[in-house]
Formats: sequence, structure tokens, C-alpha cells
Amino acid sequence: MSRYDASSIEPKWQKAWEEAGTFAATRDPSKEKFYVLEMFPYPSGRIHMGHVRNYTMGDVVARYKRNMGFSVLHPMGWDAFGMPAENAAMATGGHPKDWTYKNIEEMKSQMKPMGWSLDWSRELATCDPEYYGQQQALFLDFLEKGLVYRKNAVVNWDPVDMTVLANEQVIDGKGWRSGAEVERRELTQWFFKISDYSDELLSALDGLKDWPEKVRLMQANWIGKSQGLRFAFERVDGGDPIEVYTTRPDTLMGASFVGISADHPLAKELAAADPKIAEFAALCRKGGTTAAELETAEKLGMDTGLRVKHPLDPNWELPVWIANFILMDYGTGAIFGSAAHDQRDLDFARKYGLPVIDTFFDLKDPKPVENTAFLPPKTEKVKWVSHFTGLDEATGEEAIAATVEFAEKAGWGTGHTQYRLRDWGLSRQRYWGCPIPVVHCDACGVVPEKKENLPVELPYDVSFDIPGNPLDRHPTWRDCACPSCGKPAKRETDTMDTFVDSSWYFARFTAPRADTPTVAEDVDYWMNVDQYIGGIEHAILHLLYSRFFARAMNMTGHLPEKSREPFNALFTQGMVTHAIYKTTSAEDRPVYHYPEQVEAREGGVFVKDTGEQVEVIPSAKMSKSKNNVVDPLAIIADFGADTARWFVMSDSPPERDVEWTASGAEGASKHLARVYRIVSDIADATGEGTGDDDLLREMHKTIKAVSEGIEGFAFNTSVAKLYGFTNTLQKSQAGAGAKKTAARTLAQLMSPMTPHLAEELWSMLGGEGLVADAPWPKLDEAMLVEDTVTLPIQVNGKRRDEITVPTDMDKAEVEKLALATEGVQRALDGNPPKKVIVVPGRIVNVVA
RNA sequence: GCCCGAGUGGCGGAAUGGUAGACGCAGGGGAUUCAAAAUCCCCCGACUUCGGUCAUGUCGGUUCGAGUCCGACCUCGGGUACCA
Repeated sequence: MSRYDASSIEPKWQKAWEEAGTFAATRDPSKEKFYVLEMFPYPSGRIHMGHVRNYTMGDVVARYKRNMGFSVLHPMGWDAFGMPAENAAMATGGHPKDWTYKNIEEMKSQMKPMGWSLDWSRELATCDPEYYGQQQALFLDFLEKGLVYRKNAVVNWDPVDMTVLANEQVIDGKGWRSGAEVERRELTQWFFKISDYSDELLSALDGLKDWPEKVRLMQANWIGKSQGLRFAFERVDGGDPIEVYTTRPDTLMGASFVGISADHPLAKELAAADPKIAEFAALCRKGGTTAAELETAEKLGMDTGLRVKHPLDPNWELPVWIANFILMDYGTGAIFGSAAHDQRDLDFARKYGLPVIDTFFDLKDPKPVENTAFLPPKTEKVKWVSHFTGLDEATGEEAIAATVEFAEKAGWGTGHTQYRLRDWGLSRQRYWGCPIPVVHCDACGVVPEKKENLPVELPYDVSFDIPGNPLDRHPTWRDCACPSCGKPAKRETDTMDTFVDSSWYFARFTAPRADTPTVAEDVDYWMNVDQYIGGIEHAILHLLYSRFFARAMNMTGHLPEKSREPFNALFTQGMVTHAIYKTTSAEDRPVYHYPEQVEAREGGVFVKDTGEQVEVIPSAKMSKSKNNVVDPLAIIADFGADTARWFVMSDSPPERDVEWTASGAEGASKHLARVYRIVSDIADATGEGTGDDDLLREMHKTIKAVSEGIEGFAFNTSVAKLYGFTNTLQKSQAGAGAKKTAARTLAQLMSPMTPHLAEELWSMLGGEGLVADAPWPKLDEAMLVEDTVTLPIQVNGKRRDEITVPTDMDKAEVEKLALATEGVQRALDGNPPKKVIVVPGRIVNVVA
């Protein structure tokens, strides 16, 4: 008898699938389609366990749906633009393009042996002009429809390297290479007008029934719809009024100051005239641009000396302060500070000795605010201090509504709906991205490139020896003719955010070689993505941008109406984590060690070579820079792809993070070998036996459980059921016929997870054709019906005994039997039961 | 800081509000073997006077019954608009 040998089985079946063209997606109007997509990878050069998990999940669904009779589209491509390629070029002197394509080849060669049912003929890379040229066409169409514009926005500026830094390149407020203190600087940048869709992107979330609730919630909070009041403070000096937006206009009588952003036009005007203010504004601009950094920075303010009039009392003057915590990007870049009812305003008021005025109190405990702002839920009733609208006891919600009405009637303010969502800045001052296809002409201004001149290709002859964007300093690439007047002009040197690349690739997969971004028949047939799978880390940005793009592509005729929401169902998998092993260098820099470089012994974990003790940071996201990436290739080499696939599908629920440990892969491999052994015995078996029906009943239960597990993304429970069924099959004394039926079904049920082994078993058992093409086993509901059921008997919620009764026994009879049991008698100790609860088919609870 | 999650044996985890720990890993014992590998069988939360008692991050609540629902907290993770 032969033994299970993955290294001979796997290539054999991969070849068979390839020769039969099994996984090539074809538009077949006679079949219902199913589009399975996993978020495409960044070509880092090596696949990691996260990829194996992600793509195996998608593959299980894709194969299952094929077996269910769908015409399946399951493509693969590369999110190939981005910073790592430039970083590699800087570090090693190579070229981003060469580095990227080499990585793609390497990763592909690692992915092929996994046996994923991918249609490789649709492979695309976002750094390919065939792809990004079409992206430029989309950009031009969006521009024409008014969905793209230019405005100023802040970036992280490294004053030593004279370059823009990404947020991850700013460490503790300093540039990662220069170490210089980073400052915020304004640049003119390109923006997508995602804010046009704020309300629709929010309200449409309700329709995304097959998205995780948490993702919809995160997106809703991100869009951040709020109702408030807009009004202007008149300046005492008669200058331009200061427009503010507030969500708590009801607390206007508690105003203690007006605050403006350091980037507010008024702040700039004052800074131009007063060096002290200019100095303070510069101080406010220190540090990076991230929200976390801005929010946690020490609150700083400076009195401008300007005074404004309170809208409800012209004799009441409020000071105008510049404050570093007010963002120019949100609202009007100016607020009024209501210190008693906003913690940030309160801290600020206490720090600078500004008044704190209570405007309402707790009904039960009316005491003035000290150093904790009073912020009850807006739905809770509070006691107002002589509110100008006449309210006495009312909720915040009621007070806000009354205030807006009051202000509108009086004519000094208007109700306003504000969104936290900002327009999407897409400009990047970098080389390795999609060039923005516009031209700057002295005579005509900013002019879109002509479509027939697309793609605007990146030049190859660039260098990365000095910081900054090589496109800026390229000797000739920028030179071009103005598309409008034909005179010499300069190309835009900004490239696009890589989120743009990933915002429409799912649509491009439906016609990846077309000379338009999409093709109507293909998007009509294949869209939408029926099941999208990816990391939870993309819950907000990537998914929101894609939802915007789908709408914009619909508006510009590249996607049908039905695709305005492009992903019908979303599953967010957890990450594969692994401990980080960290030490600190002599220069006080962190040093990360690979798992194979360290060993655990008594007293801790140590570096093998040096004996130095390492700090173990558990359950950290696998990251190349932290050296905690586990290599799946070793597992494939040792045990085969099916073992790797089976292992990542078992145990951990897919939505949860999984901490990778080396033990377990061997167990998975042993199990597959055992299945192989059991099935080959059955393949040779003949004759009658006993318990055929029991085996077939168990088989149908397994069909049900495995199918439900796959449909419900609980692959781990499908795997557990398959373990159980294998045990049953092994112990079964049934005849050869029943056993063969059961074994054939086992092969089919395993086929989404371990397709190579399944094909081998299928052919061993004389199955027709490929198991990849075979219809999914049919469930016989009649086989699931049981005649008896075992009921646990509880007394006061604690299990005391159990009884086995006919499934259809009536409640009174069950109650009688339950009370008679030894366990219940003992627990009752002669006392009569107060109450007996019988849940048919489930449980009996006796209340003593 | 803010938003969103997660927490169950030594480990990964299972459990429509209904027997907590399915299934697997590791571990222990046995069979087979000259011996081993491989395989097969059994045991495996803690304590126990063997009746039970305690156990699902902590503390409270709802319920006949809570891992599951509600409230507060702790710890860890993700996102935070230029990492992808």
C-alpha cells in the first residue's frame, strides 16, 4: 500500500487543473456567477502566514461555490506601487521597478504551489502602465465631472532632508533619517471630492447587511455626521467676523473664549504683523500631522489681543486665542470654548485662567464644575441656568434644537450638518506611484493631459541617492507640450496615493486587458464582488475609498448603478501574529531578532549567538521591519500545501487574530496521512457489514455541518466536524458500499481545504472526473432526524442528572421522569419542587 | 486622546440564553516491536470528605437558567486620513 506523499500528489493535480483550465473564469450566461476576492497583496517578495490564511479562506469559498454550480471568478494581482520599493532602492541602490517585478515573480512562485483556484490569466499589477494608464483615464473623467480639485493641505516636512515624510516616517516628532524635528507645512495638493458623498456613504451602510457590524460602525463614526450651529462672532475692532461651528450651541452662555487654528486666515494675518504671534504659530506647527499626535500634544494657546462680541449680549466681550488643538480641516477652523462642558476647553481655561461658566447642572447633584467637565449624555435631562430659549429642565438634544431655532429666528446663526470626513488628498511627492496626468502651463494654468497621450509613463532613469522626489529633478521628463495651447509646459510631478490603485482593481479584474478602464458586458456580468475578504486593518480607509470610487465610476459611466456598493459581502479576518523578540543596541535603538535566532531557556528568552536576554512582545502584528514573520515555505517544503492549508483553516476562528506557533503543523500532516490510509483501505474493501445506516446518518450530519461552517466563515468548526467524521469512519463496521459512499463524501467535503489530497482520494475511489468539478454532496434532511434525545436535568440551574427520552415525548411525561431521577431526588432532599421548566428537546430545570 | 474589537484548561479553540471545555495540539499511561519510528487504545480544568464545590479577564445586574444579554472597570490588539 502506498503512503501519503504530498510532494508527488500536489504537482500532479496542479498540472491536471491547469491542463483542464479548471479555474479560468468564463462569462457563462447559463450559470449564476460568484465573484470571490481577497484583498490583493503588496509584493514584498515573500508570502507570509497572513497571506496563506487569507487566500486559503477565499479559496475554500471559491471551490465550494464552484461545486455548488456557480461560475466563479477568483483572480489575483499585485498592489505594486508604494514606499517600500523606494526605500529598498535607497537602501540597496536598485530600482523600484526592478525590485517590484522581481518580488512579484518570487511571490508568485511561492503562491503557485499552494494550489489556490486562481484565474492567473487575469493577473494584474498596479505599477503596470496597462493598469495605471486606465487609472489616469479615470482621473481625467473624475476631473471633468468636478470630483477632483486642488487646495492647500498640511504635510510632514523634514527641514533637513527638505522632503515630505509619511506619517510612519515620523518617529516621536522627528524625521526617521535626518532625526530633525518635523514641522507641518502647507502644500497645494490634489483632492478627490469624497465629501460630496458623505451623506450617501453613511446612509448606504444600512444596506450592507452582509458586512460586519463593527466595520459599518467604524465607517459611520469616521464619516462623523453631526448637527450643529454656524454663526459668526462680530469683532470689536470691526474686522472680518469669525465664523464658528459648534455642536453644542446650547452652551453659548458658558462661552469663555473664542479659539482659532494656527492655520486660520486670521491667525496668518496677525502673524504677518506680529512676530510674537508668528513665533507662536510656528510653535503650533511643530510635530507631525497625525490625529493621535495632535490630540495628545500639550494644549498651547496665546491671546491674540482681539476681542469679539457675544451674539446674545453686545456688551459681553470674549478674547480670541490661537490654540494648537483646533484643526483647520474641521468645521471652520474656529470654535468657542465652553469650558464647563468640554474637557479640552476646561483644561485650556484652567491653564490660562479663563472663566469657567456652568450652563446646566445635574438634576440630583447641582454642583459647579471644578476640573472635570460635566458631560452627561445628550439624552439626559439637566437643569439649565436661565437658558436664553426659556428652557428649564430639558435634555441636551432639546436644548440644541431650541437654540438652533432661536438663532435662526433671530437671524444670527443657521443650523448646519457637519461631517468629520475630509476630502481625500491624493497627491504624493514620490516617484513610485501613478503619475497624475495633468500639465502646468504658464499661459493656460493647470491643464488635463489628453486621453490619447495616456499613459503618462514613469521614466526609468531616476536615482534615489538623495532624498526627495526624483521626478522633480529629472532633466527632461517634466518637459512637455501644453495639451491646450501647445506651448512648452511642465508635467505635474506628484503621483497618486496608492489607495487610489486599490480603489478600483476589483472592477478591473473583470476585464484586465481592456483598453478602457472597464467593459460594460464584463462588469454587468461579474460585478459585484459577492464575497470580499481581507484584514480588519482596512475597515475604514480602503473600503471607504473603494465605495467612493464605485460611485464616482458609476457617475462617469465605468460601472453600473448596481455597483455603487461594490462589495456585497465582506469578511474581515484576524491577523496572524507572532511574538516580537527585541533587544536594544548600544545607540539605544531597538534591535529585532528572528524567531530562529532566539531560544527559550530557564529565566527567559535569549539571543542564541550573544546570550543577551530579549524582551518578548507577544501577539504583535507580523511585520517585516520587526523580524517576526514566519515563513510558510518551510511548512510547504516539509509537509506540503494541503497541510499548510488544513492547518490555517483549523483551530482559530477566521475573524480572530491567530498567534502562530510551530507545533500543530505536524499534527495536521499526520491527520491527512491518516485520512489517506483509511480511505485507501476502504478503496480496496469488499463485503457486507453492520451499521451502514449509522455511518450514513453521520455522513449527512457532516455534510450539513461542513457546509454551514463554510457558508458562515467558521472553517474551524468545519474542520473539527471532519476530524470527527474521520474517527467515525475509521471505527465503523459498515459494509464496503456504505464506507465507499462515506469516503467519497469525505473527499468532497475536504476538497475546499485540501484539494490535492481530495483529488487523489476521489480518483482512488473511482470518482468521476475531478473532484473540483463534482457537485457538492446533497444533504438528505430525513437522515438527520433522531428518535431519541438526551436531556440534562438541572436543579436551580445546576446539572444533577440526565434522561434519554423519545424526541416527541410530551412535556408532562418528561417532567415526571425528570423529577424521578436519582440526582433530582437527592438535590430536592424530600422537598417539593416550586416550579419545573421543560424546554422540549433541550433541557429540564427544576426550581427548588 | 478618540473610534472599533478581543479576553474560556498547559496551548489553539467549541458552545440558537439551556449539560462549559466539542475537535485538535502538547502531556501521561498502555498495546504492538528484539528495540525504535509509525500506528492503535485509554486518561487529561482545579479542589474534594467522591455527596459535591469552584471555574469562561474583574466587579455588579437581568433571568428558572448567563461564556452568551445589560452596566462599570482592567488588559491586549486594530484604526486614527502620507504603511499597505
